[in-house]
Amino acid sequence: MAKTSAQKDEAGEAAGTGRRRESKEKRREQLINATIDSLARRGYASTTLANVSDGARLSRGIVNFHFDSKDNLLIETLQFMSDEYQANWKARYAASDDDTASRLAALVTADLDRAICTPRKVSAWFALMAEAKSRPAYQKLVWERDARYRACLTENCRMAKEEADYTFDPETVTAAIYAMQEGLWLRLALGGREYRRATALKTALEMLGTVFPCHFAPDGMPLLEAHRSKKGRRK
Amino acid sequence: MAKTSAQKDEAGEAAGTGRRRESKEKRREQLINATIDSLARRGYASTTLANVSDGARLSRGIVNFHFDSKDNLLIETLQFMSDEYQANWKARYAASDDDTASRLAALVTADLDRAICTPRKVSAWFALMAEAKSRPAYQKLVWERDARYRACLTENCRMAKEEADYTFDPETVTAAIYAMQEGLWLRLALGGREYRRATALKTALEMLGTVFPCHFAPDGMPLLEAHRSKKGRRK
DNA sequence: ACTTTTATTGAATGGCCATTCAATAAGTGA
DNA sequence: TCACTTATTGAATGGCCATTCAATAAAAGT
Repeated sequence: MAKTSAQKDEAGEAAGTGRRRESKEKRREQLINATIDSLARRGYASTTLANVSDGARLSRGIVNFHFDSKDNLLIETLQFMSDEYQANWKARYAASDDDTASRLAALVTADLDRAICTPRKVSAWFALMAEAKSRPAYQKLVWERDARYRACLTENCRMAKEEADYTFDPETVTAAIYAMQEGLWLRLALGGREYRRATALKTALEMLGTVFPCHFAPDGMPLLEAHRSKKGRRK
Repeated sequence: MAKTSAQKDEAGEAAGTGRRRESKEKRREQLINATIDSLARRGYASTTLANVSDGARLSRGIVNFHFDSKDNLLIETLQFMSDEYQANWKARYAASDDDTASRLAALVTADLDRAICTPRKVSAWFALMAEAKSRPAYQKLVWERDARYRACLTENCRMAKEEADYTFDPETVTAAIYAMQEGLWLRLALGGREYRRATALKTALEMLGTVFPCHFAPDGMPLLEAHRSKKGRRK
């Protein structure tokens, strides 16, 4: 992507080179942010390059200089949001207690985290996602993002099942939880004032408690392994 | 909308008039169907009036004659799908057994019914829904459709709670179930081959069984009132 | 200071698309 | 058959928008 000559790479980061490249990255991010703004405010169909460059307070030709085409700008915007999403849940997952209940809670709360679950970002995400069916490049990015998160979720559902002799099918439960998460996002994206992030989080945690009764207290707090009893299991 | 003179209305349905008006309605539905096709295949942004008229095998100017504007065509398409959706679940709800478990099952299965839950229709629905945030007319239709269904769902969650002394909050449970349904739709809309309607239905029913353990057998079949026991309740 | 590379601008271009409209066909009632 | 209404066509219009590009500014290297 960065086509600055190969010499620079082997010569390391000279001061000047470094400054130029940093500036270049800043511009790109600035433009991506303006794109997210426009997608969230105006929707996909009404987002124009003029909107984006105006939003970034730059001139008309700027996007084609940094991203070659509008199409490419949108793909890189999707990539940007996908990366940010993944970095967020992986960090929270890594930081969670060494315990299945905590890990499940971490995955679910990560999805509804302040950092990524803003009306602005969620709206922009769905604006692009809705076009994914007819755009292979989008579809691939959306699909891969989902697959990584879901794989981790399934893994922990399996683990929970072993720990507490639940009789559910881990794949089905994963599908249900993940569908709920996406549905909650969708509702936030639609943006009636009635639905807020905190409410969605409460809903999601309550559902976790219902599905994994041996792993969570009624209020949605994870139960540490020591305090669990297998009698609570259902089905 | 139909601006055919007022005389005809008071004169009743003369043979000729009737035939003309029926033809007019047929055209409109034909064009709406072509619109749904295009939305599902190409997405919102790439759906043009030329696509629609070609899809209906009619000429370029035809949409503006029957719908005045592209904007109006899309609104009426959304309305059409919204009406169809509502008619479907209301019919199934009315036909269900006089029993809370059956009613809940009817609501959930209606959403994933063959008749309305086709990849084509679900994709078109989300294509329009994604633009709803920036289009008040869309937002209103989507919101109203949701509100009617959810009100009915909440009503039955409350009823179930009373019948079996569940301790959950009916509003929260409604939000969770409904979010899951929308998430399952979204997944069908994205259209990877891996997700099918039947799988989604299984997921949804299994979740019903988990949330309302006194009302459903482990396999998702509704339990008749006579066979329920309150001991099964959780939390 | 001077050359070269890189970044930015904004006007010009060309294509696509919704909408209009004059012409025409088809159907209706006398 | 003849007026008259309604439906349909397809070419013409005008606007919007992505993309290009020549000119210019800024920065880096020498």
